[in-house]
Amino acid sequence: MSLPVPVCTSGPFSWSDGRGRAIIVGSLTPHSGGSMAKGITKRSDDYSQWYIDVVLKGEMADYSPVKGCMVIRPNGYGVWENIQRNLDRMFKETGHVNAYFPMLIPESFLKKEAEHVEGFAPECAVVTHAGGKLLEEPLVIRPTSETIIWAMYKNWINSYRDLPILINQWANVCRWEMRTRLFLRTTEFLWQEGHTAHATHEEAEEETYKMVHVYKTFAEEYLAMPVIAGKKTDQEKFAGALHTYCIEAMMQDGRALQAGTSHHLGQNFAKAFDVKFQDAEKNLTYVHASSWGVSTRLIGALIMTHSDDNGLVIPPKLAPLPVVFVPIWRNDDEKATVLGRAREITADWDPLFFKIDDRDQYKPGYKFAEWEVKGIPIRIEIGPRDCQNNEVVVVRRDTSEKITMPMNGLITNLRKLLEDIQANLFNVAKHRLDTHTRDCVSYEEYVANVEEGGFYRIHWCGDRACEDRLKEETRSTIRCIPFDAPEESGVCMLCGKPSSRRVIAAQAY
RNA sequence: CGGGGCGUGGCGCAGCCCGGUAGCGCACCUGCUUUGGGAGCAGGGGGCCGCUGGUUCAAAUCCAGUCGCCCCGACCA
Repeated sequence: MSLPVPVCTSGPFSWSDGRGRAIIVGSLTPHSGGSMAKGITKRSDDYSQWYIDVVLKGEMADYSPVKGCMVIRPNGYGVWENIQRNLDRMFKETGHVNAYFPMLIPESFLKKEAEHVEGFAPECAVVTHAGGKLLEEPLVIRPTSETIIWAMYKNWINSYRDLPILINQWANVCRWEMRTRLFLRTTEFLWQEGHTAHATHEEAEEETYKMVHVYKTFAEEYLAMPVIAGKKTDQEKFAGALHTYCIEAMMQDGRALQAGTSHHLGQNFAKAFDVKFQDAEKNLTYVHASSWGVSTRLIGALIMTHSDDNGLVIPPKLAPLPVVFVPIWRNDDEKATVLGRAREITADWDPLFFKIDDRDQYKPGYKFAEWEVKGIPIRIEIGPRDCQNNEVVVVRRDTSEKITMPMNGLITNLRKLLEDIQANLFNVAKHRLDTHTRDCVSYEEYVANVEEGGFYRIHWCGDRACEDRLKEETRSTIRCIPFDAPEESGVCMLCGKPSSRRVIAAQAY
């Protein structure tokens, strides 16, 4: 798969990473000025090393002394704060409230739901000692909070008048994974988990469906990352759920990344924790549940969707710092003039919107490179010449385009430009997704191509056996059954049995 | 758990084969000159060479253990 990808100002290109995987690049070539990105592996040379380099050089995160854990640095945490702020608003606008449940969960709680314990037991960290003594009952560090939350809901729910409960929490969780990757899969990670309780199956279903669409909207509007929303296969669903909905994104190397999930838990947890309510007709019934979450993995998704060989590219809506001024001077007089004008221009601006990089110890070129690697959406160069002409040079991170703008009314033009950048990032990513999603009929064709990345729309009979075979033979999985997949009769790509709609299959992170 | 790589000033590495008491680049500090794409020169500070044991007059170097980290695969958001 090496379909051309149009970009804004430079030519389309696509290349291989030397292991046969196509690197699908929707961003820009390095601009004039030679090799900019010191110490960043090119995507074409080694995509996964590129990702690590970008995360570290962009100061998003750093490795911690404990294997599999990471420190989220201010640049990365700033993105997370923006994700939180915007998502949190969307949750509250849909009627949810925040609460906080404890991190330590009695081990016995985890065991109450059979499928749940089976799914999570292997990856739980367990506290056995505390206060210098062996604990009577070990405490599990939450891998997710369903059990502790439902143990509490039991106390809070008596009547249909107590329902629905629409609680979200922002928290850390711990899952002992075999292999970790910065942001994408770490031992401890930050996330939000919504846990709702409803009187009926239909209400819980409506909630589950609604929240996956909140995620889709958020991913597309804020992360500028197009996603495919759909339903997971039974094999891929959450441990303890009736079914799981998800959003799936495509990274620049064509691999799929699950970016958010929403589970319809049915009455499984209500039964496990004996949570019943009395309805209007005086019947005692088990409560229906949903849970849904996104994590700091979104930051990894963001990076792998937009960043380039020069470093991070952060969408304006989530950038901790949207605009940076790099003043240029040759002597103290010029320094005074240039800084004076910069401060004058920005006098009534929101201080969180911009920064004037007046550090003395670095030359402008150094600063350009630094802010570039950190993914700041807009850099403004302001020097003596600009001051004379009452203008500034504005450079956008996504295309490297330099635009001269008058000092007068600058903020208005910048806001417009930030919107353009946001839209452009989405459009480039959307085009990549569209052009690298293709119908596939024959298994031979699939096997021959799937290694190169991209999404494949295939017919699947729905049998577990075919799904297992696909995974076994191609190291790819059925990512989801898209909500918008049209009814279409066909035959299963693997076994030839009838199928009524296509599913998305791909190699995934 | 398998495969690969690596542990030497803050970071990246050389030195190890052929033992002789540690070096380079970046970063850092001081000063001067510089400043529109990662500045130059001069001077300076900083390392029980991952850990333990062994061989030896002498170990970063040889031997035996051991611990840790990263990358690639099997599980997962």
